[in-house]
Amino acid sequence: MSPNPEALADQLHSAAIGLLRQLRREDDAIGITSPRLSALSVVVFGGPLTLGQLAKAEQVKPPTMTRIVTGLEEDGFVKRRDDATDGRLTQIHATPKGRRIMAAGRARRVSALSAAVQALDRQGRRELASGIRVIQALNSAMRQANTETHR
Amino acid sequence: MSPNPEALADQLHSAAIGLLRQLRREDDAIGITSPRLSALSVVVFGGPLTLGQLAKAEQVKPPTMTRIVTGLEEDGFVKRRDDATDGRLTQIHATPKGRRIMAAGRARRVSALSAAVQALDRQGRRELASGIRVIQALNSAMRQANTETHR
DNA sequence: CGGTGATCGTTAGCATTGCTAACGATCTTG
DNA sequence: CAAGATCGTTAGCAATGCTAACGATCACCG
Repeated sequence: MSPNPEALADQLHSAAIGLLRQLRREDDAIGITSPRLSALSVVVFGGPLTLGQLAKAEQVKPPTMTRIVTGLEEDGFVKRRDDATDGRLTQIHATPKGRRIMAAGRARRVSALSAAVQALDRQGRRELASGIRVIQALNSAMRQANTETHR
Repeated sequence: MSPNPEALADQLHSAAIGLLRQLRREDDAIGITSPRLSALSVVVFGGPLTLGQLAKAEQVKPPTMTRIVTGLEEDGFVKRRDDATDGRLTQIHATPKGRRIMAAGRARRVSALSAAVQALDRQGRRELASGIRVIQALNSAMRQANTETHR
């Protein structure tokens, strides 16, 4: 059977939904929600950046990011800092506690996946890696089509 | 570079999150939310089934499914029907309108992906297909590990 | 130099999804 | 026939997403 686009789209959708539900459980278990962990990840690895940049990186509207950052700040994972040269901007930077929980979350998630990933042979991992690459490509292609439409 | 599990987990997480955000936009555009479309899909393709079965299929608690079904029913996509032999059960079945929007949603999603999927060469599609298979395997492996833990 | 418009982040308010706890109705079993 | 189990619902909480509207700050042009 040759894989047709329609079936691939359905399967991809289901697979992504199921995967995220599993990962979300792991994230909840360490005491942080998925969107927050995702935003925190950007802050930790992407250095300090403004709320607006963070919203764009997470593909979310500014009001939503305001609340996520507020939550992260209340938990002590990030801090807001007024920009020195532009009073409108707010720089978000990670605290040591934030870096710690990122590491914990990653470890937790990895351990959740590890049994399965490590059970994969070299061939399986290569397939996963190339599948991820394809998904990323589809992803950015769709995003581009979308932004072009809305422009 | 040989792909290591940690990096694969991170990339997979990001790829899945990004993909779902794109797909959700398509679903929202046709006037139905992601969880509802997902549940509707199970009802359409899985024949009539009880609310509890549907909740399990979607890996969601019964109260959540009650509300999703209520929403679908208000929009005329499904109907509740009392079970003939067991008064506690509620059978959920799809309406013609429900089947129609499923087809529309699928078409929409496929068209969103099609530009990218169809741009893939035979090799790309094969990579995507095998990647999906691997993700599904990881998925069910994690689910199993989880339920065993909680038992 | 001053004012007008753009940009940034926030607040307020709405809908949806997810959960747990508790309940009423129905079935099953002793 | 009574006691416990099962099913779906209701009520109430927290989190995420959106749009609309606002105050503060900046940039630009006359």
